[in-house]
Amino acid sequence: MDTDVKRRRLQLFEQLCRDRGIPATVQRRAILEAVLGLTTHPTADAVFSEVSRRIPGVSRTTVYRTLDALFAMGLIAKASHAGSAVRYDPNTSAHHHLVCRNCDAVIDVIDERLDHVPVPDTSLVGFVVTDHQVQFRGLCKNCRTKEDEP
Amino acid sequence: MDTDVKRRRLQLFEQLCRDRGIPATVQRRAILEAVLGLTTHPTADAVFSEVSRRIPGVSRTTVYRTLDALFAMGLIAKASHAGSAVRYDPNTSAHHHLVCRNCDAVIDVIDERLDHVPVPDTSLVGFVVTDHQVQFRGLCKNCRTKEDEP
DNA sequence: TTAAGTGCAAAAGCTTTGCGGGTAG
DNA sequence: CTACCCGCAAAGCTTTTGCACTTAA
Repeated sequence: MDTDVKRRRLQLFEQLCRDRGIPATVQRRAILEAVLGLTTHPTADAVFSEVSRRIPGVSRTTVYRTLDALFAMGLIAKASHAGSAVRYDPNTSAHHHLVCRNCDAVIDVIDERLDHVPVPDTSLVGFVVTDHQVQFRGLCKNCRTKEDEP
Repeated sequence: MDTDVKRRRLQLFEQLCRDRGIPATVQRRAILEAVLGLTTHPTADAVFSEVSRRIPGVSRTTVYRTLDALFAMGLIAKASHAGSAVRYDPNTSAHHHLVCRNCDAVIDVIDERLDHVPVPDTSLVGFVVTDHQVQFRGLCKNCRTKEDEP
C-alpha cells in the first residue's frame, strides 16, 4: 500500500480514537499497520503472525478483537468470499475481487465499469441494496501452473 | 424448486452414480432432495436437520461428506459469501445474490444483464477468469423492520 | 484515577478424519 | 464378493467468552 495512504490512515485512526475517547494502544497501532502492509487479504491468523514479529507477546484474542474494532471504525474492510476464514482488506473503497477457486487467494480488481452494474428490482422481496461487489472466480497463476503438471 | 426440475435432477443423480459405479444410497438421495427442497441456501447443519426428519439415524458426517460429493458432481452449488458456515444452493446455473449484512440471509437474483459484466484484463497477474458473480449487500425485509424499532 | 484494553484459558461453532462395521452393485 | 459407504468418536481450525491484571488518557 502507498506510504502516503498508510500515514493518513494511521492519522485517521489516532483521531477516531481521540474523538471516541478510546485508547490508541500499541497493539492496535501494530495490527492496523500490519493489515495496511499486507496485500494478500490476510486472515486473522496471518495478521497475528505478522504482528507477533513486532510484539512477541501479543495474543490471538487481541488480534481478533482489534480487527473487529478497526472494521467497525471503517478503517479496514472484510473481503467477503467463500472460505474457512474471514479475510481483511486495507482497501475500504469500492472495488472487486479475483478469487482463486483452488487456493482461495484474493486479488483486487479496480475497474470503474464494474461500479455501475444494473441494480435489480428487489422491491418484491423487500430488500434494500446499499452496495455491491463483483467476484471473478478462476485460477491464479500459481494454481494454473500446478494443474499443468499432474 | 420446480417439481419437474427436481425430478430431472434426481434422474441425473442416478445416472451419474451408475456412470461412475458409485452407490446411490438412501442417504444421498435424501440429502439431494433436501437441498432441492430448501430455498434458503441452507447450511450443512440446516440440511442435516431436514434430512434427520426423514432418516432419523443419519449422521452429520454423512451430510457433510455427501454435500461435498454432490457439489463435486455438479448437482448442487455453494453460495460463496462471507459468513461462518458454508451454504448450499440447488441452483447450479449462473445467478447472483442479495446478501443481508445483518442476518446473512441469501436471496437469488436472476437478471440477464448481470451475466455479461465487463471482464477486466487479468493477464498481468496471470489469473484466468472462468466465472463471475455479483453480490448485492444490504438489509433484508426482516432486518429492516427490526432496525426501525430500536 | 478509571474506564477500557490485554492476555490467558477454556469453550463454542463448523468441519474433517480414522476406524470398524454395514451395504449397494 | 468387494469396493465403497455409513455412523461414531475424536480431533482440527477459526473464533468467541469470562475473568483477573494492566495501561492509556
